[in-house]
Amino acid sequence: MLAELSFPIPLRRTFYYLLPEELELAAAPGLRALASLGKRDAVGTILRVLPEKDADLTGFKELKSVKRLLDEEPLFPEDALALSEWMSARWGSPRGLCLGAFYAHAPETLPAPPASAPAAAGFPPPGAPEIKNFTEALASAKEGGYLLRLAPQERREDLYPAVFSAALAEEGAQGLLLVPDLNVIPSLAAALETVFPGRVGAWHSRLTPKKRAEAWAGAVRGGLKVMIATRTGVFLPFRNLRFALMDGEHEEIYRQTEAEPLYHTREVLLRRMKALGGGVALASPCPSIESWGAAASGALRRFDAVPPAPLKGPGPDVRVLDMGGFPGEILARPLADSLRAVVGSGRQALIISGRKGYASRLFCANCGWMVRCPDCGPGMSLLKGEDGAQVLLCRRCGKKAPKPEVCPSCGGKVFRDYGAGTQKTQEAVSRLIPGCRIARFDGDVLRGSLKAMRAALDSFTKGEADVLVGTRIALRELGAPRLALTAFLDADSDLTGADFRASEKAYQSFYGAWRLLGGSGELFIQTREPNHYVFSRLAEMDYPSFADGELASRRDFFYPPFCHIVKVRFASYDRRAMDAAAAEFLRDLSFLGAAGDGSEILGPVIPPGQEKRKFSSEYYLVKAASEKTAALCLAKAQALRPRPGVKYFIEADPYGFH
DNA sequence: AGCACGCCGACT
DNA sequence: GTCGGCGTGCTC
Repeated sequence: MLAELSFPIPLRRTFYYLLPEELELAAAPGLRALASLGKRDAVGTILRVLPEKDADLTGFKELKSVKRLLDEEPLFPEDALALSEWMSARWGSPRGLCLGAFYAHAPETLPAPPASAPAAAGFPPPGAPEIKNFTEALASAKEGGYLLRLAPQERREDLYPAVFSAALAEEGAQGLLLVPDLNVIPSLAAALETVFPGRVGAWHSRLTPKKRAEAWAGAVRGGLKVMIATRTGVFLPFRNLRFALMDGEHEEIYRQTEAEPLYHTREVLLRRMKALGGGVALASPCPSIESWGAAASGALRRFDAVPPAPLKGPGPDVRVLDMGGFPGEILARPLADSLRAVVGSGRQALIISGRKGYASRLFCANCGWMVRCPDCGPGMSLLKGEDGAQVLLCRRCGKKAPKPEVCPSCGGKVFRDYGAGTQKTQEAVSRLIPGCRIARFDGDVLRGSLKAMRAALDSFTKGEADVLVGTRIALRELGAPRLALTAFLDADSDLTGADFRASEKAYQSFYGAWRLLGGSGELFIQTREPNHYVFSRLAEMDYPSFADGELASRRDFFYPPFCHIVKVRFASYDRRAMDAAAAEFLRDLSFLGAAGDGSEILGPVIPPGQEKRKFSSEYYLVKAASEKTAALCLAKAQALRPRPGVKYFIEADPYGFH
């Protein structure tokens, strides 16, 4: 007999090994096996056990043998094999890497079960009345998906213990709480400890090896009742996982895009909990349009944890400022006046500017010539050093250049900059309010030492600064300060993106900023497009109306969740070779038109600014009517035969079309 | 991803 | 003369 093994390596193929007679009975799909791979030993997972005659072994002299099995039982009763196969087809990463995500932290031998019996659960806290119907639904129906819309000021520390105690009443049942950010784990763990003392685990990327092994063992042995985890926790093995909750489900951090395997935590979780026959809740004050659509179609049951009556009192003011009326101003007059008043009365403000650095572009005041990166083309940003010296930086390739003395086009000596980065904004606030204490928080601070970053945030939280100037990442990292004013200086940079998700993301960040104000205060949004529909529902902060409208427009324009997008980009120095590759791609996908289900191909889209360059690049967007069709298109694109000098970039569910 | 092979530059 | 850089190729 043979075993077909999958290894966690970036190869789109599996390997056949001989099964020694003494292992034939024990071998089964889903068990890990040790075998020699190349010049080394590697642990793979058995996909199939099959007789030799069923394998295509043409071209092989001799097969190697499986050395030994590591498991007696599969680690994943819900069938990690099927899940990883789906993942691979859905996002295109090699099957072995997808399966590897499930097994990544498994030790060679499983840990022994805990010596002592687990402690009994404490008394569940009473649930808030608004979510009583949700916890009741959880307690009666163990299966199915829920969309839980949280109140803007919802205290997760009060809500989640009630939810988990309702969902995990059964003896031995385990729960998973996925969170977007490891900083929120400690307070949630403390809250859940009151319900499940000594049986709450934590899982994230910065665990020490020992803690990691303990948490892993607690999940797989059933000693832990609830695991609080960042996104990789979706792959943890559990003895009896019955319920999972995904906090802040709209957050983009749940999308894995940097390294393979690529996946979206939300989709993997939904699929996994369905395979397990367990319950799953997606929670957010401003759910993703994908989840909103799933609730609208009945795939998820929606519960609103918001009080039936709207917020009492006026709530925070939302003021959309038309910057057409304040040309050249960084801070429009109404914002400047409010900011002065806020700082003058000892309260705090948060200013979100579009970019870090000083200014996003530098122009010749005389002829309009713009400084571009000599190496790669895009306009360069302006930075100011500690000493006030000005430097130009290319955001794409990182090239630095001195500020030019004269314009190479017309010889003019006067330059004008455009776009307020955090540094320029800081100067503007400082000029507006002399003596104002300003803290800055942008990507540079975030990328610096963890200590410096915490210090920057803490100084603001403790009131040592009056104003925090930052980019959008400041919004996410800031805990819960008591702000009196929040302002977006350039909302247009969020809205003019080619991404169909731009409105959704913009609304979510406005909503997040509004939540930081608590019950009162002012939210300013500066824009040149005050009539954009994103702003129309902003004054009431009525997320359901916005989401309904957004969903309808996604349906009209055939965007997710009504279609699945696959992006295929071609790049080459050889224009004709690239055209040939694209032609072959279109021919391979010609079946789409015949399907008659509305699937379509957009493109070729040629990124602007490359006309003069030797290098060519273009991309196509496939909008497939179903997940299955999208997977087929993805597979066809990946199967394109390689051409010398042509590069292919294939991506499922792209965000931001560039 | 490992791991080995292979062919050119600076060291004991 | 060797050590070591990373380009290329292979893994049942």
